[in-house]
Amino acid sequence: MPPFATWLRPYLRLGDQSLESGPLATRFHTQHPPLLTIMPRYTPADIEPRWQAYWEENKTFATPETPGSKKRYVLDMFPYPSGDGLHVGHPEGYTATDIVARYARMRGESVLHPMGFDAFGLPAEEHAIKTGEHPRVQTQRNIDNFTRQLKMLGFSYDWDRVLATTDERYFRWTQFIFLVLFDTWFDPQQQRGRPIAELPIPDQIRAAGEAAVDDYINSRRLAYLDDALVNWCPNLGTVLANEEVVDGKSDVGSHPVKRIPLRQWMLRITDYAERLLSGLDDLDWPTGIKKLQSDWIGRSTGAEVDFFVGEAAKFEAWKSARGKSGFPAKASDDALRVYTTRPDTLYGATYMVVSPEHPMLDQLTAADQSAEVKAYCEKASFKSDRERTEGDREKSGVFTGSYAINPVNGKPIPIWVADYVLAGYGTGAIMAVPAHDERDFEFAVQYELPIIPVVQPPADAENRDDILAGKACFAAVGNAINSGPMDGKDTAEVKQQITAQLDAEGLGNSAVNYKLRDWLFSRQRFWGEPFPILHEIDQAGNATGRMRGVDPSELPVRLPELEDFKPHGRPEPPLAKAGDEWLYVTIDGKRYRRETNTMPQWAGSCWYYLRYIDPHNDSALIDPEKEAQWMPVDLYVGGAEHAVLHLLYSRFWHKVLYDRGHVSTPEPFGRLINQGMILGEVEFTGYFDENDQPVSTKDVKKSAGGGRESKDGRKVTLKSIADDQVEKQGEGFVLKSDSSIKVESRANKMSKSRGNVVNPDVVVDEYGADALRLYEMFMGPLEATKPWSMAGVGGVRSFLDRVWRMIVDDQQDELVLQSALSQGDCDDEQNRMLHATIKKVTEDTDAMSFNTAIARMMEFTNFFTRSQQRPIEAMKTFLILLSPYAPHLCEELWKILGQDGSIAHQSWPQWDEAALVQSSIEVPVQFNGKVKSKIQVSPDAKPDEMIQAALEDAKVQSLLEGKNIVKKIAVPGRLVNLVVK
RNA sequence: GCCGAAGUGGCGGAAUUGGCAGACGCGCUGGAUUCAAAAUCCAGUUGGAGCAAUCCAGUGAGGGUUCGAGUCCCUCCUUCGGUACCA
Repeated sequence: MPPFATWLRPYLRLGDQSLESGPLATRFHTQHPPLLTIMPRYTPADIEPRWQAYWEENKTFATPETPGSKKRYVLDMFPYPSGDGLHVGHPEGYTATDIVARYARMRGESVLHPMGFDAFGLPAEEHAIKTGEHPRVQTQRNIDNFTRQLKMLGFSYDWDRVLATTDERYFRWTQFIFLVLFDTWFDPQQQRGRPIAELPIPDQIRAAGEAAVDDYINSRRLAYLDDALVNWCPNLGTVLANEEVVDGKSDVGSHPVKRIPLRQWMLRITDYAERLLSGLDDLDWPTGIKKLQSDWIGRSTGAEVDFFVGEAAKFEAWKSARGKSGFPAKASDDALRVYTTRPDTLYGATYMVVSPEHPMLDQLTAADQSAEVKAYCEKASFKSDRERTEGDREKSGVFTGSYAINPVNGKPIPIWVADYVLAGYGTGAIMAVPAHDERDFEFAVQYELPIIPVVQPPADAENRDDILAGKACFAAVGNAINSGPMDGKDTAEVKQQITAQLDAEGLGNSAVNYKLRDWLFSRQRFWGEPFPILHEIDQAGNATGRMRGVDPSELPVRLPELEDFKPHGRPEPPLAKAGDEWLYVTIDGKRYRRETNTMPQWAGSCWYYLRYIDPHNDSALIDPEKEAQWMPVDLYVGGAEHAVLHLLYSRFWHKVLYDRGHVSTPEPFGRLINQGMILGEVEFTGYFDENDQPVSTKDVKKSAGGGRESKDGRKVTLKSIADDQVEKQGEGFVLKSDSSIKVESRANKMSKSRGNVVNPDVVVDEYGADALRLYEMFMGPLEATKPWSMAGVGGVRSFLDRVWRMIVDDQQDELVLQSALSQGDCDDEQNRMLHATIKKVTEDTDAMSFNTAIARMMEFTNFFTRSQQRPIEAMKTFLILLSPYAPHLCEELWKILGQDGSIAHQSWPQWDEAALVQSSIEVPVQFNGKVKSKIQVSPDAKPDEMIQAALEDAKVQSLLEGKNIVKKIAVPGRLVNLVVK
């Protein structure tokens, strides 16, 4: 036995036994971290940094170069490195994935568990505008701070794979993927993206010359330029995606947003709508998230129908011509095309509406209505989204002066223009069926347009008579009325027959529509990826309209060095201020000007999960072999705020990369979990009037101005109340001083303005990283929204203290093991506790039910702390179970027990079913479902035996006196229930 | 308005998916230890009645299915998220 260093001696005293000669006398590696201080107390501030340094030095969590038989890719949604640092919501998901990753490693799986930073984004640029400091500088500072905080929490990331979307070696490949999008068209027949070189060019286009072919090709690319009505935000100096506009205000900063037309890069995500929708079926995602995505995609089926807009006398001729020519792919000038999901209600169409932006509006406007229509459209175009959605949304519109002919009955109906019809959906025009559509009904009532019911409501519909009289709206299904030959048939049948008839007559077609819009992909900002696109210019410096991608070998296109970052209030990007040497390029004698828009923040986050697999590759975005080994992501954890956008955009890019052969899986993320939000501490709040008199919450209502007031009209404000001034009464809480005053008890979102933000640094400082990790997991189910409680962190910390004291005798001056620790085996009861704990912790960790796993480990600790004999083998097994949750503490105790190396390399224990078996169990005896007595039976007792035992029970017998047993039920291992009278 | 999730002690939450409601933790009460406090340990802690054994009530409200319901079904209420004229 090698001699022990004197500094290790304190560890090795085990009561009276000498460890130096026993089985615990294992050697210590020199690679163990040096002990700075030997403290008998649990001191996370000492333990945690030491083990973090050890893991880093020894690359304990390095990803295996090639995964073994079982791989697990465990991914967190990477953070935006804000100047505020981590908040306690971040470590919630990160701890969950860390536990899964550590657990999987101990089960012998090959784990990829990386972290990175979504580092482009508005705040750094806003900061740059204010201070003049380059966004790169602040971003780096923030990344450093985030890195420090993440390391402080002991996450087992493979830090050699860390990336930031702002790294040139990263965004080079973001630009590369943009070039892939630019080089791809979507083949609707094959339902997949194909190289643009394979795009068939129609003969008449080819005949029109090179420029026409070029235009044609550009119009088919997945990345294309379009004059879009965009959300221009003057305050931010940028255009925003629809998704970044909330209630007509910018998502970031709540600035007003105007709609202006601008030439923008768009991504043709709508081509992938069908696959993005059907792909959801195979994903192990929360059903709620799937539903959100599918609602966002918003697939609907119905029909496109052409309404003749010429003179009524020519309708028959037009109709018969259509019967021969069939339904044209693009609507002709003499017809107004609408999209409807209810072709069955065609007989009830009493007017039509086109959106103010409809291309045929000029043609449809009669001379005498022209002024009014023009004024209306003018007004609508100046309306911001905010004004359009604000208030009670009273409908408005103007008659165009022209009529269209209803194709099923030849009747002319008026055409209106109204902004309740959206230009971007369907055909931008509708047939209005006021009897069966709420919006149309509201409009028809307002402008006194006819309402004809064509669907009969069921006999028990409450306002059936009103509906049939055209005085109420009925949007559901039923049997057709007032519909000529369709009368009496049900909705589904009428839909099918009318669509078929329209199809045969060349007047309509069944059609599918999506709410999903193409993705506005350019931003007028500095701090984003430059587009790798060159616009050809002529001698005079004017754009010719032709463009080309930067050759992939020339990537990355770096950001130019700029003097200042200020937006100038015009929708022209800051990159336009770059010097000529950046802005202008000559290739093969042609001059080009660089694209000066930058990509949105979503770009970098669309594919980062791929780069982690091969982060240092400078010749490809990912090595296909490595990609095939690690993809897809097995577990992806993040906040629900990304339920739609990030996850949809990522899936879209992934599918394009799949079509173009860069990745091997059709979907990127197999299993998704949304961690719940962490709220601030629960507070009591009550209302007070101007004189600081409390007002009961039940006497407070919303005032007209949006504030709050009391029943008798006094203005009241919400104030926080100390815990000791309230007490429980009935359902709620009241003031102790006046029990008639009800107060509210609730937890609010953490926010700077409320001052209830919890900083992880402070928590780690006071309780330690293990306590923070454990508390976040112990709070409740991962997916639930839960309030923070500092007292709860203290509770979990005292559990860790108890674990420490279960093994270490902290009553001594130097570090000594508990004298209760023994070399012997567990007794039966201890063994059952041990194996039941292994089983529960294993199953709960598998199910990510971390709170119950921790509860079980607490029970274990309570049990063994009471034991005067604590077998060391049981302690070691327990430490392995706890180590994914509280890694620093477990490493330390593992070492204190004389073990070599990192506990992270131990294999996960197996439980022994035999150890769980009890010789007899207690089961309740119920009378009519109520517990009346308890009996002891063998765990495998048959129902008959259980009933027999129950009937023999003294208490049961006494209770049975004077009663009859009607029925006897026994559930093996669970209970006996007697139905008695 | 529509969609989704959830309502269990003073609080956070458990409950082999139909089988002993309240595991575990916080808080609180009492006790031990201490000069004292902190820390620690032990006991108790859903409400009501009773000296007690015990009894009664009880999982947002009301109804239903069942031998048995926190769990399943119907109606309603509340809270939190998401969404906003998508024809």
